[in-house]
Amino acid sequence: MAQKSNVAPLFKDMAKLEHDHRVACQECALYRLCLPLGLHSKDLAQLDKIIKRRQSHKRGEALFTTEHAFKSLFVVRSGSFKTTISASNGRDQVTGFYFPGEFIGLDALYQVSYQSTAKALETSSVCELPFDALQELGEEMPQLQIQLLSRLSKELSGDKSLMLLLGKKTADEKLATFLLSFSKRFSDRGFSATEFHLTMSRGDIANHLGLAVETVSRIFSRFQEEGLITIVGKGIVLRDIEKIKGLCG
Amino acid sequence: MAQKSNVAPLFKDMAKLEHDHRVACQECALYRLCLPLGLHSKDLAQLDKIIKRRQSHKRGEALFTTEHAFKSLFVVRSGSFKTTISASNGRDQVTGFYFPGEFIGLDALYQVSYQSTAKALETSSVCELPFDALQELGEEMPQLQIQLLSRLSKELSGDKSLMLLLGKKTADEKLATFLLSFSKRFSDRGFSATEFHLTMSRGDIANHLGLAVETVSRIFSRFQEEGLITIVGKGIVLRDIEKIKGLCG
DNA sequence: CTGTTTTATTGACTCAGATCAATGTGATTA
DNA sequence: TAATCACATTGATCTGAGTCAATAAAACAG
Repeated sequence: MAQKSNVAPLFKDMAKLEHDHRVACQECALYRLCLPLGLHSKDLAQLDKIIKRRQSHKRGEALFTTEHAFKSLFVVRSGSFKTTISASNGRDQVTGFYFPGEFIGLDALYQVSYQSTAKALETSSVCELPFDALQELGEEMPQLQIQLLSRLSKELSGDKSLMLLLGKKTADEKLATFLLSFSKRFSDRGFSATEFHLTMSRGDIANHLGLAVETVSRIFSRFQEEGLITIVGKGIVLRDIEKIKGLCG
Repeated sequence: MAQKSNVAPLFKDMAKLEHDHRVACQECALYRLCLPLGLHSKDLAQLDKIIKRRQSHKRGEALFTTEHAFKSLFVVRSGSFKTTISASNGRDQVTGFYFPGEFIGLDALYQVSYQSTAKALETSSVCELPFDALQELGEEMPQLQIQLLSRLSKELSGDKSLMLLLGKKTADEKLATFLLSFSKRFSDRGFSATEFHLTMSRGDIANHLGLAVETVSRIFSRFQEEGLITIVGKGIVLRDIEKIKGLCG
């Protein structure tokens, strides 16, 4: 079985996770990316108790929709998800893509129901954190509250950058920024920074960046002609990261 | 002195506040909009102790920039602010407008420095909440943590809606949505829902909505011709809220 | 495997909103 | 109270990216 170059150390662990939902936080490959970071092992054990490790979700399956009452936060364990919100007239906006160790549902805290819909982009699994239990725990574990606030704050900061992208950047800049953001996130997870799979459709990418599918297709093709990237279906290789960085604006 | 119709009860309190920065949370007109909501009076007194009530900021003055180390959150006390983030090439994006009772700086928690710049749109004042003191207090007051998380979550939710606006809406829809959002926020603060002042420039509005100034001007003019609104400089009257709602998409 | 559906690419054409340009208006200062 | 400057409006023109249309290539179901 040929090793693909994007098979970095963590990948094997994560492949394992896909088949073993029971593994405790202490042994989880995502430890350093996830909520437990900074918790004492005693506290960690407590956190571990309230976490529900959920069945995997198939491609297209919803983790939650705006119809569901808010009860839990979710952390991606393996695979990937997208979140969308809808305008009254049916148009919708892909508000984010989520990878292992990232939180979904943060925009719903203390609301009656979720404010968005989350769908699996491939066969994926999550850890479910029942929010009331998390809050109770937080009262005794300041570090947990800190982590939670920190997560929210980071997502907020990321969303502001996305506002800049959507409001001010050209199509080329949007795509370049998108590619680098993914590169960063994959590399943070132990994958290759230059070679990865886009688990979402061109339509999802286009929607997220405020572009038409055709535009995304065209620009990917042009970037390829210019030697910046190589694309084979959903697979992508960044050939000239520096030049791509230069395109971000 | 003629009474303008947008002078609602709260306005007088707020005018008073502008000249009396010392008033305690218990007596503050913003009580029901602000952080203290849901705190017991004993807790409230403690919160009150850590709050620094700051001098007013003149129009254009920065509350903080990305050069400043993150130390505090701010709550608008009177007036209004805008926040912006900048791309490397100098372009910037107005990420939000902030009114009395609203938080500024939430996207910087646990970062070394602020992630955006906040500027006063008119003579305005804030309450400063030193974050380390707030955290300490939070360890003993779960309700305070809840308020803080709730604030973050709501801002997150609002930013996702803005992503929908920036990514999917037409210029008309953007303006209509903008006007209604302001109407809602003014009315929440005891002002008229149909008659208010836009404290920011057309340029700020355009920037925030991802449009050119000229487009904003043109659409305001057209909305006026169509009898939806009346504009006199920075003053605006919503003449047909239902029709404006219909335009939001 | 084979037919069917979904997703992606590429080209031709259009248009919403940007840009450029000129003028008007209101605020600030001396 | 005139001069200056920043902001706002309106018109003319241009263009980046959307839309429409026609394949092509995957993904999927039976």
